[in-house]
Amino acid sequence: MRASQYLIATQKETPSDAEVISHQLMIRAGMIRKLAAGLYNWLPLGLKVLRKVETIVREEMNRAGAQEVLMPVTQPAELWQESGRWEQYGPELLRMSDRHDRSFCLGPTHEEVITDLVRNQIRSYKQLPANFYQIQTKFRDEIRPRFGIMRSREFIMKDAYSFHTDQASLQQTYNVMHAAYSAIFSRLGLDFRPVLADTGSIGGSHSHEFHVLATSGEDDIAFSTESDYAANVEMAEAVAPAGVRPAPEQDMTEVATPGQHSIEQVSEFLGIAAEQIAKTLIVLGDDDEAPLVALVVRGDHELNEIKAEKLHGVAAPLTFASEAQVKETLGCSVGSIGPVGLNIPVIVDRSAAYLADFVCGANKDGFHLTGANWERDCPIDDVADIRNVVPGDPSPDGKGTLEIKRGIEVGHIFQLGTKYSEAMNAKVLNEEGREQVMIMGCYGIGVSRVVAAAIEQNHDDKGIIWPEALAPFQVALVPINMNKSEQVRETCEKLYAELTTAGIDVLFMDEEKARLGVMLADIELIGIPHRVVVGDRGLENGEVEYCLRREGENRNIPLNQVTEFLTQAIG
RNA sequence: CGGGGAAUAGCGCAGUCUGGUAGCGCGCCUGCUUUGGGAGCAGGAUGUCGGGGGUUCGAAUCCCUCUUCCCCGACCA
Repeated sequence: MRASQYLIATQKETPSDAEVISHQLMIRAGMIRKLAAGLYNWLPLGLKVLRKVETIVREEMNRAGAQEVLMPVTQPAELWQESGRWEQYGPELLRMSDRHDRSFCLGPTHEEVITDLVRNQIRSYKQLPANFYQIQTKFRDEIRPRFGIMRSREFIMKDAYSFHTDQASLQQTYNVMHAAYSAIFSRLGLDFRPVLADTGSIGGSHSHEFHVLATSGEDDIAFSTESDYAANVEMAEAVAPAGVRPAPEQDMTEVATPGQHSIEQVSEFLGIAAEQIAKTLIVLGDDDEAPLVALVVRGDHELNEIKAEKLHGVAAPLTFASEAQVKETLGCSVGSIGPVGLNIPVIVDRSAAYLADFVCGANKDGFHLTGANWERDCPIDDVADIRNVVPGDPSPDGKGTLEIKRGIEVGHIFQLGTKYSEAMNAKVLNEEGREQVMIMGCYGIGVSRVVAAAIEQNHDDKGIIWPEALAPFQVALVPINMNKSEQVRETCEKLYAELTTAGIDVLFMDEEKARLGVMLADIELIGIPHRVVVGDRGLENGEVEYCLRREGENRNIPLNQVTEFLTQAIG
C-alpha cells in the first residue's frame, strides 16, 4: 500500500477523554474515531488489525470443527419472552418497535436465536454434537461505556453455541473449545491465562474466562504460585484456616469507642490489628421471616458479594441494609454492630470463624467489645466462604499460595446445560426414539476487545508494538528525499514491487514532501514491526537500513538481500 | 441510576470570576527556502462559543432549561 493513497490519520496530541493507553494509542494511530458514547468508527488501519484477529479466530474455530453462521443483529421480542430474558435482562437490552409496533431488541448475545434456529433444523441425535459460531456485531447498552473499544456499547464478538444429547459430549466440546481458545490467544501473541469463573447472568454451571494480563484490566485474577490453578477473584475459594480455633483467654469487656466507626478507626483507637476485629455487615434477607441477615468477615478482609448472594437466606442481588433499617431493627448505627446478642441470622466467614478474643461492635452506639469469643459469647451456626481471597492465602488446590494480578477478559466459555433449550423446547429424538432436550455450551471471544488488549500488552512511549500476527502492515518502506534523489526513488519502487510480489504487506511512505522525522514517528506510533529506510548514504555502499520496532536498533543490510532478509525476519 | 466535572476552529486549550471587535498552540491550504528524527519565513481558510429561553443598549461571559460528553461506584466479550 502506498501511503499517498491511504488514510493515515495519526495525531500528535493525546485526546483528553482517553484514559487507558490502548484507547489513547488507537486514537493517535488513527485506528478508531468516536461517533458517540461507546460507539466507534473503525478507520482503514484499525479495521485491518480487527480483520486479522477475526481471521485467526475463524481459522481456529473451523479447525476445531465449528461451523460458521451469521445471525441478525435485530431480534424479535418473542424469542426473548420465550426464554424469559425479555423481563430478566434489564436496561442493557436495547429494545425498539418497528412500524407495525412489533417489539425487537438489538442482540447482546444470541442464545435465543441459535436455539430457535437449531430446534427447527436439527431433529435427530445423529446430527449432534454440533457447534455453530458467528463473528458479528453485538449491542449492549452499558451504563458506562469506557476505555474506548475495550468497553464499548457496540462491539464485535465471536460467539459459538454447541448442542449435545449428553453431558460427556458437552464436556468434550468444551475441552476442544478450551484448547482452541488457547491456540487463538497464543497465535495472537498475547500473554493470557484461562481462569475459573463465575457464570454470571447467562446462567449455567461450569465456566472459564480467558484473561489477557495487563495492569489496566478490570478483573482481579488469583493465581497459585505452585500450580496452574487460576480463578477470577469473584470465584476463588478462600479455604478455612488450618487447625482448630484457639481457646478463649480473655474475658469479654465492653469498651467505650466514641466516634470510632470504621475498622481502621477502631483498630487505631484500641491498638488492635484489623485481622483481630470482626466486621459485621447487614444485608437484606430473602424471606419475610428474616428481613435482615448479618455477615461477619475479618476486619482485614473484604466481603465477596457474589459468594454472599448465593447463600441461602441472603437476597440476590446482594443489597446492603439502609442506615434506617439497621437502626430500627438493631437499635444502633452501622458502625457499632457485632455478632454478640444479635437477634437476626448471622453468617460467619471461615476465617472470621477462626478468631478468638476478637473485637466487635457492641450493638450499642459508641461501644465495642474486646475479648469476644464464638460459642462462649455468641452462637456460631452458619459458617461459609464469603470473602475475597487476598495475596498469600493458600491455594484451594492445596499447592502453594495465591497471588493476584489484573486481567482483561477476552474470552469466556460456559457449559449452559438446558437453560435455553428447555425454556424454548429445543428437542431431538434420541436413540430410543424419545424426545430429549438438548444440552448446550456457549463460547465467546471479544474480537474488538482483543485489539485493545493486545495494545495494552504491547506498547512503549513511542506507540504500539504489534505482535507479528496483528500488525496492520508487516513492513514500512521509508525513502529519504525521494523527490530529490532519483536513485532513492527507483530503489524504493523496485523494492516495493519486489516485496509485494513476495507476499509481504508493505506500507510505502511515498509522500513526496514527507519529512523523515514525521514518517518515522508515524510508523513507530502505528507500530509496524519491520522498517526499511532507503537513503543515498546507504545506497553508496549498496545498503539500506533495517530496524525492528520491538528492538529499535538500526542495522545495515545489503540491498540485494532485503527481500530474503525480511521474509526470514517475518517468519 | 447516584456522586463529581466539562462543552469555545479538525485536535489540545485560554478567555467566563469582573458583560464591550473570537484568541493561542498543533493540524490544514498557498508560495519560497529547507530536508538523516515531529523544519523556517511569508500569506491564508476554518467558529451557530452544545441547543433553547431570559436579563441587558450589548452575552462565550449573568440567570433558567434541555442535550451531549468525561470521571468515580453495581454488569460483561
